Amino acid sequence: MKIASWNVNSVNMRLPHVLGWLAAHKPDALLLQELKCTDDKFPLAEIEAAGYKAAVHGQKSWNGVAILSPHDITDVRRGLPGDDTDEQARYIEATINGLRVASIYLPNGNPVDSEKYPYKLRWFDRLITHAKGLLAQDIPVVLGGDYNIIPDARDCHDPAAWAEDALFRLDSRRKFRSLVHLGYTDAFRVMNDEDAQYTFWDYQAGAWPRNNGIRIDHLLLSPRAADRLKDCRIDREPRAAEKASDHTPIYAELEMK
DNA sequence: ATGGTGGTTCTACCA
Repeated sequence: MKIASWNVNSVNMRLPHVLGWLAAHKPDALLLQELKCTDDKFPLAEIEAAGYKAAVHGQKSWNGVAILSPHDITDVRRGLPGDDTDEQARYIEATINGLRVASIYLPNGNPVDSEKYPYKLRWFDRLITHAKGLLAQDIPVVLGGDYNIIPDARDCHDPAAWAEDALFRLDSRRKFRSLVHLGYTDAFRVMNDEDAQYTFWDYQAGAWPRNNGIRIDHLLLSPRAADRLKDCRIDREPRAAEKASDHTPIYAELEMK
């Protein structure tokens, strides 16, 4: 079972890229972030014409997450529990072929002296609480998405430049570690121990041609899912396309039989 | 790096 995650930075701007990637890779689940549209503006007809179903949690202008699959998508949860006043569409979770899978768009948190940084940390606490509940079910779970977290110095080009950024601050990384320490596995780091393996390159300053990137898109696996992990890769190809998203897909292969 | 690009939306906000 092939599970992929991709922050597309507007699903409508990136529709040809998404359809091309689905056709080339035929994932069993594609987790999308930053749809930047409401549910009614989601390109459902085009996705369905490509043989995929979709569960969508959209919002006007910003955020928005979705789960695509050629299989049935059941027991859909929209929104992360723990704060009824949070209106940002950053979390969707569903079951596909017995696998519980979530598409996550964690808050960026910059600037760190604004209310956005504590919002990020609180949002992360809610995710940790919810992830703990999923573990208790003892089922295969994949928590995938744009975590807006650089887990380690080797996951960015210039750690000193990122030291005080919300994506790399110690308090941010501690939250990520807390999630991992519950018993979740960073699938990419099981399969690849090299540095400079990135999933995001800024549009500015020639970040892509200079390979000045960061690894912030992650697939975290519960023990039942980690036991089935066969492969995990970052596909850099879509980042080189015309009108590319600033993120590129990451995917894992799970042996479910 | 003090935002240089790129998205949504309409003028500023977000990343």
